[in-house]
Parts: sequence; C-alpha cells; structure tokens
Amino acid sequence: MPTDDRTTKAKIRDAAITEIAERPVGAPTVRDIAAAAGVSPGSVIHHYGSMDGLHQACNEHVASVIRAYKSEAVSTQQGFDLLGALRGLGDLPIAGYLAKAALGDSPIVAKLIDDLIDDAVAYTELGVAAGTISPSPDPRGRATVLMMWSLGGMLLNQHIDRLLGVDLTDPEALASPDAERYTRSALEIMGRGILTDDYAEQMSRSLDAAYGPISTDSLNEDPEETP
Amino acid sequence: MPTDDRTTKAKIRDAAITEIAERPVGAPTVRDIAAAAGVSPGSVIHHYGSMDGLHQACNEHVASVIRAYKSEAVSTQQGFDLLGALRGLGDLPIAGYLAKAALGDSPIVAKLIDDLIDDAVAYTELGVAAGTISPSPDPRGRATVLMMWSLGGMLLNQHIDRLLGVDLTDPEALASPDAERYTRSALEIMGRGILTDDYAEQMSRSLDAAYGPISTDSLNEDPEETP
DNA sequence: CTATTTACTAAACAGGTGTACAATTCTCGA
DNA sequence: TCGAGAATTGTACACCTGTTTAGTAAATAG
Repeated sequence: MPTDDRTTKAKIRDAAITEIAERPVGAPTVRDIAAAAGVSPGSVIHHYGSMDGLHQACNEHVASVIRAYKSEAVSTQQGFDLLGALRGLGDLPIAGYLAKAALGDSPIVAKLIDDLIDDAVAYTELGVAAGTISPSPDPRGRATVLMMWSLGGMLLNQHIDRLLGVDLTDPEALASPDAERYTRSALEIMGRGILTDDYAEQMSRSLDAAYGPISTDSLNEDPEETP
Repeated sequence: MPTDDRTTKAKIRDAAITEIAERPVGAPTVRDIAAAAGVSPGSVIHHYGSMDGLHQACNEHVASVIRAYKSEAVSTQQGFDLLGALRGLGDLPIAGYLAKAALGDSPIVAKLIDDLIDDAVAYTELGVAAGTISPSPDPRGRATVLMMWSLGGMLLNQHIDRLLGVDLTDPEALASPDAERYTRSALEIMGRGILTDDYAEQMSRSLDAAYGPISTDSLNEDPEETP
C-alpha cells in the first residue's frame, strides 16, 4: 500500500529509485541522489540514517508498490515479457529498478522476486485454464526461468537497444513500432520455441535418460516463510 | 590468439578477470586484484598504467580467447544455453566475466557481443540445415534475444541458484544433476514454447495487424564496422 | 508568545579509492 | 663480475565516498 506522500523524504526516495534505475552504468552516490532530489547530501542521511537505509527504503517502497497491484503486476499479457505490467506502474521506473536491485543481495528484493514468481505461476495457471498457455511439469521452474530472462534483458537493455533498436527501459517502448523485432523474436522463441518438433522430443528423451524419466518430486511446493 | 604467457602481467590480468567474474556483488578494487594476483597494488599500475587500462586489457584478452575458438564459442549445443561452450574455455571464467563486462559500456565488449551473435546466427543456420532448429524470419533478431537472455541469466545467477539450485557460474554445474530443473525449464520454453499452438498463431496474426504482415525489410544485413 | 522539536544545510572528517613516485630488488647480457 | 634496465614495492597524495557535527530556519506544542 503506497502511502500518498510527496514529502521531501519521499522525493529523496523517488529520486534514488529513478537514479538507480536509469543510470546506464554504475551506482549513484549520495550527492548524485541529493542533487536529483534538489536537497543537500546531509538531508538524505538525516531522513534515512545511511545509504544502506535509503537502499532498504527504496526496496521496501518498490515492493509495496508492486504488491499494491498484486497479481496484476506480473502478467503474461502477450505470452511473454513478464515485466510488461510493471513498466507502467505509477511514475517510477519500477522494472528498471528491480533489475538493478536484483544484482544486489538484499533479502527484501529476493523475497520480492519470489513473490513475483508466485504471481507468474498463478497467472500462468489462468492461461493454461484458458487454453492459451501450455501446461508444464514444473510450472514454478518455468516461471522462474522466464522471470530471470526478463530481468536479465532489462539489465542488458543497452545492448538490446543497440542491436534491436528498442529501449526496454522506456515504458512506451514495447508499444511502439520500434519494438517489432524484439517482440517478434521473443514471441518466436517463447511462443513456438526454436527447436523442431522432432529435435525437441529427442532432447526431452535425452534428458529423461540422463535424469530419469519423470523426477518432478517436490518441485511444486510453495516455499513460504514469514520473516 | 591467446599468447601463452604466464608472466606477472598475465597473472594480474587473469586475477582481475576471475575476481570480476566471481565476485557476486560489486567491483574489485586495485588492491583486491593485486592481492588475488599476489603482487602489490603498484605493480598493477606499473603494468597496465591505470585501472581503465587493466579493464581494457581484460576485455581484449577475453575477446581474443573467445575468437580463438571462433564459431565453437557459441553453440546451441543443447538447443539453448548459447554460452555453454564458453564455460569450459580455458581455466578462466569467461562467461561470467563477459556477463559482468556487458553491464559496462566498453566498445570492445560491444563488438565482442556482436561477434558472438554472428556466431550464433551461423550456428543456427547449421541447425536449420540439419533439421534440429526451426527457421526464422529474423535469425539475427532471434539470436540476439537468445544471447541477451543467456547473458542475463548469468548475471542473475544468484537468484537462479537460490530458486533452482544450480550455479550457472560453475562450469560443471550444467552437466550435474542439480541443473535438471533449469535445463528442463529452459528446454521447455525454448524448445516447444510456452504458448498453445492456437494462441501462438493468434498472437502472430495480432502482431501482423499491428506492424504490417511481413516487414522483415533490411533485417538480416550484417552491420560490419572496422574500428 | 515562548519553548521544543523537527527539517535542513554547509562544512568538516575518516576511510577507501586510484595513482605517482622514489627506492629497492631482480634480470641478464657484456 | 658488473652494471644498465626492468620489475616490484612501500609510501605518499589527491580525490571521492559516506557520515558526522554544529548551526540555522521552520514548524509545532503548550
């Protein structure tokens, strides 16, 4: 539940989130964030105690914003791009921030990612029921891999922009004509797959031989922990 | 062509590559690298002039190692995981380093990634000819997206390890039983896709309506530039 | 209105960073 | 054996980092 504040404290936090998300390389300093928020470096510390405190506040705020949208946050709206719905969430670059934050080792972010995967699993089940998404022997594993790839693409957005001409950081980019190559390629891979039917089956049998036919033991349990 | 040196200068460079690749979060300092190489910080500067110089040397060395293996570097050996062949290249964590380096803005790394995508395109053509890989209207776009996802997964290796129990940084991990969930999920997504046939076709038609039926104009040209 | 807490700032500080430098050790051909 | 050059080091330095502190303005309570 994102509180409707727009105090100086909130402005600093928002500036930090934006600065972290949009900086192509490197992390912003206290002075960077203070300048972006239009305050003094001392004010940042005054409100958040330390840089770590600010980071934690950012993580918690992003988590609360995402959770406010619950299962709408992650959607396989177009069959892929699990983070699509995150892009237009409020006026903060939530998706970009999340990707950057995922490079750190914050337990809050880890929990948030786990929750997003939960949502993706739930959403996938709806798709399966509706006949748009194929069922999976390991829905959580599949959702995890999809989520990691989506976040990873966000991190490498600079190269995707250079090579395919679309900036995944831009919320409107995926809706623009520039996104055609990325969208079509992603759909091609995630939609029908890149292997021929024969080879995919052969690969599958090969894995069965290596790991045993069906070892989906204890795969789909939902690891819930209350911190 | 990686020169067969093992001088102090080479040891420093290798230590830097390893340190950068394996550090889960944050970048190593001059003193970190010097300690890892068993030399003094001054020696690092003496040999490479500056930290930037060392980074550039690392990039160039990794590029030369990869290029030495040419089209063997990128392989769709298992139909996915384009970086598979990179993992066992020499005794350096090439794949992990490349992922970290891709977060920076070095033109050398950009060129290297472009070349790897070239290799992936070429390798994909072989697969198409052999009947294992489906043809694509935009092979380069598809290879680009696959490469970005592979690199991105490497960057988020910490979460993949936590959620699926496999460390993509470990060269032997993909061959171990721990990799089953990741491997099967990746195969499921990239192999047959996650959408039902009906919905995939519907999505495709939807894109045609949005962008125009077939606009693969000027997609497959190979942008070569000699720097 | 006064007293007290809060918001905010500028300046200064300790620690870590990359780098320059003088001194020392090592290497190896003459 | 010797000595010129390279290799290597420890130290010092300037810069940037997060943080502290003293002080000022603003808001708030009684």
